[in-house]
Amino acid sequence: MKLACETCPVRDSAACSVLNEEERDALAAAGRTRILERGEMLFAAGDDHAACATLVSGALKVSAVDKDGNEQILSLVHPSGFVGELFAPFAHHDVTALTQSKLCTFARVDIDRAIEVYPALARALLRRAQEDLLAARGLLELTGHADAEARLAALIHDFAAAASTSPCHLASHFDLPLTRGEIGNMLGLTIETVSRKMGELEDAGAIARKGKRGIELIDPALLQTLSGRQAY
Amino acid sequence: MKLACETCPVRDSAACSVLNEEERDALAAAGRTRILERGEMLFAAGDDHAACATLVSGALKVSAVDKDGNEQILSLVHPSGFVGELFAPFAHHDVTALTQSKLCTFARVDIDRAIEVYPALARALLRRAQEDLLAARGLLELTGHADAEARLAALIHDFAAAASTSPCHLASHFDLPLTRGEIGNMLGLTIETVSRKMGELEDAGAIARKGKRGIELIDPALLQTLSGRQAY
DNA sequence: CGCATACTTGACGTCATTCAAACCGTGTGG
DNA sequence: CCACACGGTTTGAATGACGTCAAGTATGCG
Repeated sequence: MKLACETCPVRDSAACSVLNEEERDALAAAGRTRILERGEMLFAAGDDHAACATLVSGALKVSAVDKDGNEQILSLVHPSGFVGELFAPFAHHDVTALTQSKLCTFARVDIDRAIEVYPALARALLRRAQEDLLAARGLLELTGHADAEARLAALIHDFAAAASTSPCHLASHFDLPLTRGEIGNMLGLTIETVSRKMGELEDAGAIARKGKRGIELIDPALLQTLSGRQAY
Repeated sequence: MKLACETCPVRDSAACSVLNEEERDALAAAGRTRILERGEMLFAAGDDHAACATLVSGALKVSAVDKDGNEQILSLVHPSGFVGELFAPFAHHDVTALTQSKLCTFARVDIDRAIEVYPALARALLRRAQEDLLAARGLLELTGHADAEARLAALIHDFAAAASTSPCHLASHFDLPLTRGEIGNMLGLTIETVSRKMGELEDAGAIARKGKRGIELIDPALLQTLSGRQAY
């Protein structure tokens, strides 16, 4: 399948946006678009020729599975995000679609060559890697000391921010991109605890549940307080 | 203070090792060496003109402090490691010396310019960022589902690996680089739990405590088993 | 309609935290 | 030299938050 950068929804925000049109088309010639349905994996831990990809639309999770078969979600990837380990000999984690997702995939050698030819691309990927690092550390902070309620409140707050179109405003209605089990795997909690605390957040008047996945933000300030993070 | 790259112990492993001698000297002209004593901070969260640095010797911690004043250690930095956020407008975390440490510091604008002039440097920093990301995610895996004993066993195992000279062998005698409190802050445990589990690991015959900081590895395989990680 | 999947709710057990006190090595001053 | 204070550590007992086990309730799909 050929790439259609001209109509790409993330052409101004993805890593490739730092390239000029000519450079971008050259890179695009090496890439392929790919659609993943929910649950389909881009690659699994241990794959030795894993591709790299920019997410065009949808959402991905990066996760590890421990020896008892418990999944641990390490990161969520939103459109314009980049996944793939450029230097490791094999993939360390699984990457799976959370919803139907459109990706722009590249063989690693092609990305490797591209960052040598286009220094700006290396810089853009460096920036993204540092942002991913910050996100991972944010999750560490969250799961480190906070109790279950604060973890859940913070996660819902983040989802509300991610679901919003404007960067400094929260969406008041949105769907959780994760199942209860996935939320639990991400926050180090069980499915039951997530469900219970969700109920408590609703009783407290911070949110309202609309069906299984839907959330309505009733009191964003309260949610922020319960999350234990500073209000601005 | 002038840099003496010729005698630098990490000149072959740090990010700057990808530069040729001439390039390296040019970069060195912009840098300054700095010594930090234990407890001294390189920069604090919120600093808006934080430097970047390569660690030459010693050890650093990267940590965040939540609103109740609890510290959370997010990462440890070993010699040849690089710290500093190149793109964020201000530092998100504290960076503090764990032992007397020697650093090679650079103003951010100088690093910024260097990665434009020397693409190989951008590539090297990208590689390091991805490794840091992997380390952060490893810590997430550890603190996500494992119980206190497994977390501690895994951390001690990692320290034994880091203290060893050869990469695939464990040191049998070494000192913990962290206090009990710092270990707790890193693993999301209290000081008392760390102390108790340390005693249990000793009773189980996995390790022996030699004074406050010293550890002797009695049964590395047992330690590995208790950590819940696969044996190779 | 019936089964599957996800979610909710309750009762109970367990592990880590909390609070409290004692311990140890080190440095300081009388 | 000893008394003392101090930081880091160890240990004990009681509490509580989350996990486990087990039903029970939607929601959706063949």
